[in-house]
Amino acid sequence: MASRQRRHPTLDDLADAVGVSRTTASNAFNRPDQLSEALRQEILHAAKRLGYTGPDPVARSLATRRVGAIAFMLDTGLSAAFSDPALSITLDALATEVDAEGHALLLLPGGDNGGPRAERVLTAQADLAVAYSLADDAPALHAVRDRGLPLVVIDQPHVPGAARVSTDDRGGAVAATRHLLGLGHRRFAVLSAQCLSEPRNTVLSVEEAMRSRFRDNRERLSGYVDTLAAAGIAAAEVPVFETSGASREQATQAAVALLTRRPRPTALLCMSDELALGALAAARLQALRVPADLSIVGFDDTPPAAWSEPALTTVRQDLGRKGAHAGQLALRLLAGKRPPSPVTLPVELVVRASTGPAPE
Amino acid sequence: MASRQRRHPTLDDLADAVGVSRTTASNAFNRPDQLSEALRQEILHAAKRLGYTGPDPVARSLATRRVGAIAFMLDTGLSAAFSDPALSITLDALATEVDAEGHALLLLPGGDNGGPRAERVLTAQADLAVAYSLADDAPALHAVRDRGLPLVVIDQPHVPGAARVSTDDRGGAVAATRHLLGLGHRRFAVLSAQCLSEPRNTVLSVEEAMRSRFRDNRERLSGYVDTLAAAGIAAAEVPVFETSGASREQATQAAVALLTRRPRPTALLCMSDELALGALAAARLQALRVPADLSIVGFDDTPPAAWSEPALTTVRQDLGRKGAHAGQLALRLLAGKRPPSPVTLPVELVVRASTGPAPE
DNA sequence: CAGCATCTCTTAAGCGCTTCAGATGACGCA
DNA sequence: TGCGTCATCTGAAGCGCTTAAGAGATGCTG
Repeated sequence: MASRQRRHPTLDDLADAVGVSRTTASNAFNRPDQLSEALRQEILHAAKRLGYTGPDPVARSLATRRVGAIAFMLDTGLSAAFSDPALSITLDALATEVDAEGHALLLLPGGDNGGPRAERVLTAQADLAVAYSLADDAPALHAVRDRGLPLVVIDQPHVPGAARVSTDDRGGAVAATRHLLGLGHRRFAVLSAQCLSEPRNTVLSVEEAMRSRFRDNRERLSGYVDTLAAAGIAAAEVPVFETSGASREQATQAAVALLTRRPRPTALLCMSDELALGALAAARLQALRVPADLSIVGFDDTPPAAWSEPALTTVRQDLGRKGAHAGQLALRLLAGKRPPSPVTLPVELVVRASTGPAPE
Repeated sequence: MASRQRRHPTLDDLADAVGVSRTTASNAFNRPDQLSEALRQEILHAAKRLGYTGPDPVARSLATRRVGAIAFMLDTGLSAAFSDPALSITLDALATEVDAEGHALLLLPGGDNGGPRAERVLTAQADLAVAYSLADDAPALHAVRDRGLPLVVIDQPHVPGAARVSTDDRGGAVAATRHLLGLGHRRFAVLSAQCLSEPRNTVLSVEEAMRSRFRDNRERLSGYVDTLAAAGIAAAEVPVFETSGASREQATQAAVALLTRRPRPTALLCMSDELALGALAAARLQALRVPADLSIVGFDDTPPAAWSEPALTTVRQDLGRKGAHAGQLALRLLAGKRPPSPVTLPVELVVRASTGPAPE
């Protein structure tokens, strides 16, 4: 009792100090209706006096079988992930939704398997997992299933038993492509973030690119390519550049490579706004005027898309709604309900200043 | 035993199935040297067969008194927080550092008290807390102390018993100001993110602004103001605009307000790159040429600072190093060591294209 | 062959809490 | 007076795991 660094008091210490049972002390914190208000106050005061800050979270979790945290699984490291505002917005909306019910967010960054390591998932203290655009074959997804954790997937293929929300990626890609076709463009190129296991950082054939490990990637690409095909532009004529990573600098490099090909494309279909903004920088480097010489379309409509010079034509998705919906799905699963049928959120083409009539 | 949804097997189930003690089963996972390899393999196989995915994280934590997670406390919501790349970079570096030792990150977003709610902190399952630029008086900080959680603070005042890393905010502000003075500027204005409890979204006197709840804010401001004073420019002549929030749009609005004052400032000292980039947009709106009519200096040197047109003169701080250092401090505290003496990381002025000689 | 170290596995005591199933007594009502 | 009710509090059985201490068995040393 005389040790300087006294161990933190426990519920038993508190109960003893007040002279009640542990149950009663516990109830003072968790079930105020189970004891008289006077006694409760006495216990609470004693707690303050002893420096007892409430039930130990871990012990409480063991007893209640609830942690109060949701694991959020990413396919990349944090820096890469958060450099895309699309994630921030989605995550914020999700967090806001679940925070109201007392759930925090446990971040599980990805390694090089298209998601967090399985072991990370198996030892994560969480009641539920959310997968955000992981690779289809990410080991983390198996780990979640093995552990029997409820799962919400965002922008991913269906996983049995999981709740799902996704975006009309294909529809957005189709709209973007039609817009450019309508402006008279015939020479297209596609800019994609890394989508194969091994980064290639080079031009892929459409066929190769369709083996992407990411569903949203495949959906967007097929939207582009099929629409072009319907307009008589063969897939073989459409270079798809896969950057290594998804950062703006990498996109700039990639776009430079695309823009120095001959014949030079007049329209760039970019799978995200970040990639498109990188392409915009590449156009500047190449002294190409946008949209006079080159049209660029992004995807997502994140805030920077509107700030750029020229402002970006892009496919808007309601990221806040997506995150909020995912949050609601999470809460539903946590309440023991069955996953509702998957939802696909609509998109909308936003025409700004980065697209114009094809040159000549 | 016939229930369809069988409860997850426990270590006891596994031990029984193999016919060993629970200890031995536990050792198969945690201390391979404590049992023969043959038996270990038998146990591991049985585990796979039973669908036992390893020790329950919560129970394990209760027994070991370790959670394997670090609580990261922010002063704002996730969206606002991550819209500043400075945080992403710092957080990524921190995560990388602690991830190697098996620690995940538990995100505790802020409310309106300059940090997360105390109750969130008290119930968070974490071994340690990291405070990132919280308000000095954030209740979360008291909660951390009450709980007896080790603490690492980033860019905050000293907290007894906590480890600390911060930036030479004042030095950076001094360098930025000297640079502009050297270019002949005499009419200055300062752009600050929200720093008082109640957002004012208006011009503050320097005296008011020095009551900011955020240390980095005060340090930067004093660096600006003192340097100007030394050059004979009184604080009273320097408007300080406090935006409501820290987003680029809010910065743009604020900068417009500053730029429509008469006499118009020729130099804008911005407390972050995001604010500076917002100011750049404001200059465009006002048809002011940068740097011919107006010079703008940012702070942090995040990637977008180099992308902007014109590229931003700014104060570089090594955010990756800051995050990594914070991570190392965290690991040190977790290892039971005492916090080393606080570290202040250096900054460096990076002159790009957004600053030039004062007009006339 | 006694003595001792080593390897392998077990026993049992926690970790700090929640919660079901009572126990106790006061009170109202017939 | 007897009995059901209600409010209040307690006992005890977990939640699933780790780990110090120790028990046998085996092999080695002198």
